[in-house]
Amino acid sequence: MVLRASLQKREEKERVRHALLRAALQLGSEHGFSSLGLREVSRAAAIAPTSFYRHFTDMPELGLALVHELVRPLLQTLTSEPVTANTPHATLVERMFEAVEQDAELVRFVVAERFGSFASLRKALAEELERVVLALHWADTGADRATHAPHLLETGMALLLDGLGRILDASGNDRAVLCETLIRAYAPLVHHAQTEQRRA
Amino acid sequence: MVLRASLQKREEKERVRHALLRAALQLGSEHGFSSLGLREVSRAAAIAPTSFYRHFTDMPELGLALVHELVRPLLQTLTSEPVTANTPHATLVERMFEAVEQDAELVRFVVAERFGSFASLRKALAEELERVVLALHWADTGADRATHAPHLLETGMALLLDGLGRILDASGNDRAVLCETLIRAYAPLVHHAQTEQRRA
DNA sequence: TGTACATCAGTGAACGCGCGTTCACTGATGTAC
DNA sequence: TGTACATCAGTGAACGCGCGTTCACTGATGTAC
Repeated sequence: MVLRASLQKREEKERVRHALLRAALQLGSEHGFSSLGLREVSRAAAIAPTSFYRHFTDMPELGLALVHELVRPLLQTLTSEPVTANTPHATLVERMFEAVEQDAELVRFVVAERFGSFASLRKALAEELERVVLALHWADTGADRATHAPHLLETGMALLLDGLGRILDASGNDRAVLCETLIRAYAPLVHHAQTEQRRA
Repeated sequence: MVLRASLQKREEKERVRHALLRAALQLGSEHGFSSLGLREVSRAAAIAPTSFYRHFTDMPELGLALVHELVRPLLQTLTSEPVTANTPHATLVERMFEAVEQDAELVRFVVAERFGSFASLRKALAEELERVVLALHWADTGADRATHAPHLLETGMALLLDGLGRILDASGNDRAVLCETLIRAYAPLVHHAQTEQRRA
């Protein structure tokens, strides 16, 4: 006997699962993902603590789901449409800063947990960020997919994430200033990249 | 009546305080500072939980003490002796990587909590790192102490911390590779700085 | 169509445990005179 | 020198609380025939 949940059932489960993820994100942005408890998150998602186990075995597993189901889509939007040809990285920076406006909690999660306390989360986030760097590399150069991304792009990503961390603690006008500052910090990198390409 | 503890007494108290700080650092590097408990740290420092209050009012206060009493001295060693004139930043990077060898737990604390969950810790660490950047700027240019540090140096610091975060999860040979990679990532920055200075 | 059964998200009670904090106390060591 | 008192780091017992986890259960909804 093969039983399958109806679409309605599956959607309802998905809704609760999503509520748990968002609750963890919100609470985590306040006092850190590693200090979150299963009961605390369940309470915020308006389900009984015991219902948590219908979705995740424990909080670390929920953390990985956050990376794969929320962080990955966010990062994919950065490279989904080709960036403007003449100022590709400035555009990238601006997009990321827009992401802060739209979903600061998610961005804080990425920035905080990248060097946070859970090794599994650090690894998962590093992989997702590496995807972005590789996608940018292919877009820039049309390089073969087996090619390693150049250090320059990884440097750019490090700068970007650092900038995001800074603006999360800033507000209003300061954010715009930090955005411009970051784009200017990119300048030597872009210049260097062009020089290298001219040589090749 | 003015009572003062003897030197011996004060040294003993300082010894226990230091044990608490080191215990927090060790445990925090395993599963995150924000998840640390007063009892857990006291246990690791071999004192009764109630004795904790003789040294700190709570864990956040201990965190600030970590920044001021352990992180600050570490960072000061980076700029205490003038860096080699011709390759100042490569030397800086190498020094920081040596710090990882000597006290990885302390470096992880800096890297993790810089964008971690405690706003007070983020602020305190940002201030300490800004000190380093300013000190480097003065050393480089002999600039007036009122001068703001250039974005280029802040960019360099962002790269450095990102690199440190990466090598903390690497081991052995990978570390040396990452160190070289980072020094190469510095190249465009240094080149850009020289160009700017030539202009001025 | 009706009936018997399977699935499965959500639940409330209950458990043992470690937590942060309070309290009154000890004992070593300092000061006053 | 002796005596009375102050200071203060460290302590063990006790508290109430929230935690993660287990368990047996409910009720809605699916499948089989």
